This record gives sequence, structure tokens and C-alpha cells, in this order.
Amino acid sequence: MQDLNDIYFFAAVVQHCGFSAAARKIGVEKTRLSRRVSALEKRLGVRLLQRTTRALALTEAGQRFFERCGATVESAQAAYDSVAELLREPAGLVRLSSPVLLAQRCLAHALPGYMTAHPKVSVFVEPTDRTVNVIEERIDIAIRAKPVIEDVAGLVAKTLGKSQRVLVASSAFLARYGRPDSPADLPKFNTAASSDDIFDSGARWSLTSLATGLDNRTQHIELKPRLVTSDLRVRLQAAIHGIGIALLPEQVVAAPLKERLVEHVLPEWSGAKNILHLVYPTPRGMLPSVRSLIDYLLIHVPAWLQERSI
Amino acid sequence: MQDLNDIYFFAAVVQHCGFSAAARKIGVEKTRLSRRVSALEKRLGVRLLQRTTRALALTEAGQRFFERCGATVESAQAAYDSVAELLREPAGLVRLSSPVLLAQRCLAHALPGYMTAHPKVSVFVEPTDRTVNVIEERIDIAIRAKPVIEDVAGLVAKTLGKSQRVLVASSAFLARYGRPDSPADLPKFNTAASSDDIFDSGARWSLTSLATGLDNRTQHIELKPRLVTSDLRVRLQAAIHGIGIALLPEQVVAAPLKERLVEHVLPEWSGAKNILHLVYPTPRGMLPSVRSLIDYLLIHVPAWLQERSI
DNA sequence: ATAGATTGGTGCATATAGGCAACAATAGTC
DNA sequence: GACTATTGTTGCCTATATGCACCAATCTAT
Repeated sequence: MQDLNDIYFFAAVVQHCGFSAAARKIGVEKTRLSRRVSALEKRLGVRLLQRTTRALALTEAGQRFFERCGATVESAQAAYDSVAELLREPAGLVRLSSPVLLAQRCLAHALPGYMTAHPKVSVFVEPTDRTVNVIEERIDIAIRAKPVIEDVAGLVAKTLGKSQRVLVASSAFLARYGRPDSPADLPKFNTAASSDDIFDSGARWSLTSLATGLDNRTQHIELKPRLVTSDLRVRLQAAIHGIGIALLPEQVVAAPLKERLVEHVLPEWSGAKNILHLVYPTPRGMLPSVRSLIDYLLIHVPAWLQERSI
Repeated sequence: MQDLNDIYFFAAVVQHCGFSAAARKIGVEKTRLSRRVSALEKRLGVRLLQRTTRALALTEAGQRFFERCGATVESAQAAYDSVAELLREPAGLVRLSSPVLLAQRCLAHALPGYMTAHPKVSVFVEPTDRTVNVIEERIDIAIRAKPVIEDVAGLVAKTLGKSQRVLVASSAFLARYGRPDSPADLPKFNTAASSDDIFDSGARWSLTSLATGLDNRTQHIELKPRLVTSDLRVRLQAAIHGIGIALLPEQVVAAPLKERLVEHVLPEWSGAKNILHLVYPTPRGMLPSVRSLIDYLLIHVPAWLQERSI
């Protein structure tokens, strides 16, 4: 492959009818133009310009070459312009991953406001409860709800809020298998756990007593869950249909509790709080579109969390 | 303006899904690719690639940029290919200037053979008796008929043949004004001279005696011509119509002499021989098309001159 | 004419970019 | 699960390219 810069230099010399004129226009030394064009001719093995001290004329080869050069330089300029446009203002596509329920209940209401404010931005929402690989899956911003914020190199995390997790099960399940008296009883029951709860071969729930008093402490319970999935809705449905006891965010179970589809189990104990947070690649060279959506989410998601339950 | 090579390097990295793979494919050091892409990102102010040690993914900006890069690189390749095609074989346009009469009588017959042999070559013939400026007028090959071969820097000259120049005038002219007895008589007569004969304010004919003997020498005659033109046909017609005495190539006057439109004047004296020659720019980077036409002309024009009179 | 300004090109000192080797990090492998 | 191979990156040294000053040639203008 040849040197593409020489194409640009040659085109400039032709367009401005001379080395000196071109040098002044594009702001480089004329000696550079002279040498680059000479090198180009040498590599091509053809004279592109017939030059006397004063007159400058294209050869046939130069004419042909120049006709294509224009397109090349314009094309390159278009490439630069296209990213410059992304930098000037929020524009282009932003890929956002979010837990399924959050996407359905919060983002669905919050995003329209953002998109109206930034008409040139398109947003792609990937609703998933998986812990997505931000880099490989080309996600610009991931919203995650996990008990701990993982510290991955090259990624930045910002907390949006926290959500209590509580134990629930269906009335039918409790009627049939009884109720646990304490967290230590839980391993005797069928449970539906999150993939994030998995430790070694089993799962672990860290439960904290809500009761004010001496026993305000945490117990780590090892389980052999009957169902494991990262999907909240699946775990909720499992609880509703009597598969087992599930540990779910209180915002998620608020409505089912009200409708008596499930009821609290060990209500004085709660699971480790889920920390809802944003994750995005290091802000080196971050686009305005991504920046603006992060800023928007940092304001609106916590606000939304406070005024409603998910 | 930005660096066009970086576009190529970036496109290569994306196309081959990695720095190392691209480096191997296009034959450069991976370190170079790494540094060039980094520099490109720095100049653009955006991250184009999200890179971990193993995975490589385009950012939104990188995606946009890459979409245009392809076109740019292909366009550049097309530019190089277009001249490479001219170099591979005789092809493209060759611009040829020629004295008018030579073009009409010789080239008209000689060129078809050349063009049949080289179907990809187009020839543009500029028929003119002017001494064209080869460089400014973008002439690839000039055929000239002049007494002396000018040595212009950057141009090469090749002799095709010589043509005697003889003095002619119409019978009517001679009947009316009489005949010169010697070259020294010529200034008394009206004459039609070439632009090339002009010296200072007047014109000069250098006449050489053809007679074998002691007076085989040259006389330089200063004239005040009544008509001056570079066009042979105009001078010939001037002679035929009795404007004055003209000094014309013998091939040019052969037919008119036979038809008795003109007759010889001072037949034992002849003008300085015209040297018919090719002039073309220094063969540094000469195209096959030009080279082949020069070669063809060097063979066929002298041959044509020998077998016929112009 | 003569002088001045401008053209494209060249020699030399320097600044920059590229190549080699080594590096941390990771994926595959036995 | 330790090991190997490969990834992208960085330090250092050299080769290359650039910038400055100057040159011959040429056009312009008084």
C-alpha cells in the first residue's frame, strides 16, 4: 500500500496550481510538498507534473491520478467530519443495557424526556438481567443491580440508588411446606436464587436482621436452590407459583404483595441491598451523546426510584 | 487536515479484527498500528476502539469513522491503480503536436497503423506550425521542422530527417518583377518569410550554393518580408498568388512545381535545411503510451519521408 | 535594462516516527 | 491448574522526514 498523505499533498498542489501556493493554503512547508510529490512520482514510476521554475502542468498520468485524488481526499474529510459531528453535540447511537424490569418500568418513562431533549441521539436499550460485557458487546452504558459494585479495569461505576431485597413466597407454598422460623431454616425449603448469588456449588444469601436490638447482624445462609436465573421476572413468577422462596427487590414485590400473590417470609430479615449503578467505559474520549445520557440517568433514575416503586 | 495514513491503518485494524492480525496482513509492525491509531484517537478526541488485551470492539464513533474509511482507502487504491494501468501497457491519451502539412500528409497515413497496434491509446494531434510550449500546453510529443534544434532544459530532441528548402515564386510574379540574379538581389523583391526567420526587425535567409565548385558557400540575406507567418500553407499560397518569393521545403513545393503553380527561383541556391525532429520532456517517468508513439514515429516518419515527398 | 520578488529545488541540522525487545494481561491447552 | 502463546502497549535507539536557509531561474515592475 502506498502513502495516502502524498495523495493529499499532490491534490493540493494541483488544486492551487503550484507548490508555493498550495503550501501557503494548507499550511505546510513547500519543501515538504516538493519532496512528497517527488517521492510519489518515484514510487509510481511516472511523472505527474511537468514543472519548470514557473509553469506547472499535469501529465496524462497526473491528470488521471488527480481525478481520483479529489474523491479520496473528500472521502477522508467526510470520515473526519462524521466523527466531528458526534463530538460537537449529542448525536448518534447510544447503546444502553438495563435490568429488564427497570427498563420496562423506569426507562420506558424516563427515556422519552431525554430523547426529546436530544433529537439527534438514538438509544438502543438492551433489556437483560445478565451482567453484560460492556466492551465486547459494545454497550456504552450498563445499568446494573448487584449487591457489590465490581471494579473492572477501564470501567467507571456510578451509584443510582439502593434497593432492599426481601424474602417472599406464595401463600400456597407456605401452607404446604410451612414457614421458616429463622434464616437458618431456609436451606430446608425450596428456593429461587439469582445467578449472582451463586457461590461455588451452591448459593448464598446474606440476610440482615431489621429488628432494632442486639441481634442486628448478618447471617450467611448456604442454599441449594431449586431454580437459578438472573431474570427477576422468572424468580418472581416462581415465587408466585409456589416453586419456592425468592429473595427479590422490594420494589419488585410491592405490587404482588398488595395483590396477595405472594407474602413476606421472615419479614424482619432482609437480603443484602442491591446497589443500582451505572457502568461505562473510562471517559477518555467519551462522546457527548453518551455523556449526556449518563448525566440524564444520574438525575432521573434516582428521582424516579424515590417517588415510585419499581 | 488530518493524517490520511492513519485512516488506512485504522481501517486495516478494524477489517482484520486486531492490531496483530492487521500488522501481519499489511506487513507493518503492530507497534506502528498501535501508535498510529492512538494518535488518531488523540487528534479526534474520541475513542475509536475499545480494546482489552484480547477483545477489540468499535465504539459508535469508531463505527461511523470506519464506514467512511473503507470508501477512502478504496478510492486511494483506485487512484493508484489508474496510473498503474497507464504504466502496464500503452494506454491513455497522448498529445502530439505537428506541423500542419506533416500532420495532413504524413501522420494522417502513419497514425492509423499505430493506433491499431495500440488499441488502448488515444492520440490527440495538434496541427500547428507554431513552436509550441511543450510543458505549458501539456504536449507529450512535438514534431518540429526548424533549421536548428533548440536545446531547452528538460526536453529531449530526436532527429527524424532533413528537408531542403528552396526558393519559389509564381510565374506571374517573376514576369512582373523580374528574377533575382543572386541572393544579394533578394531584398529588392517582396518575400514571404517564416516567423522563425525573424531576426531583430527584419528576417534572415541563409542560402547555400548547390553548385559544385569554389562558390559553395553560404550567404546571409537580410530581408524586409511583406508577409510573415509560421504557417507553411499560407506562405505557399502567398507564393502561388504572386505575393512574393517564399523559401519552402522542397517536399512542400514538389507538387505545385509539377503543376506549374510556382517555379524555382535561384535554383542553384537553397535555404538552410529544416531539421524535422521530435521534442519531448525528459524521459524520467515517461508513460509506455508516449514511449511507444515516439518509437513508432522514429521509425515510420523517416521511412515515409524517404519514399514520398510531403 | 535592472532590481526585486517569487517560483521550485537542495544541503544540512534537527525532530519525529518507526523498528526491536521487553512487558503485563489474557486465552487456550494439555 | 500450571504453562505456553498471543494480545496490545511502552522504552529505547536508529532511520527517516521535516524545517530552515539558500540557490538558480524566471516573471514583474519601475
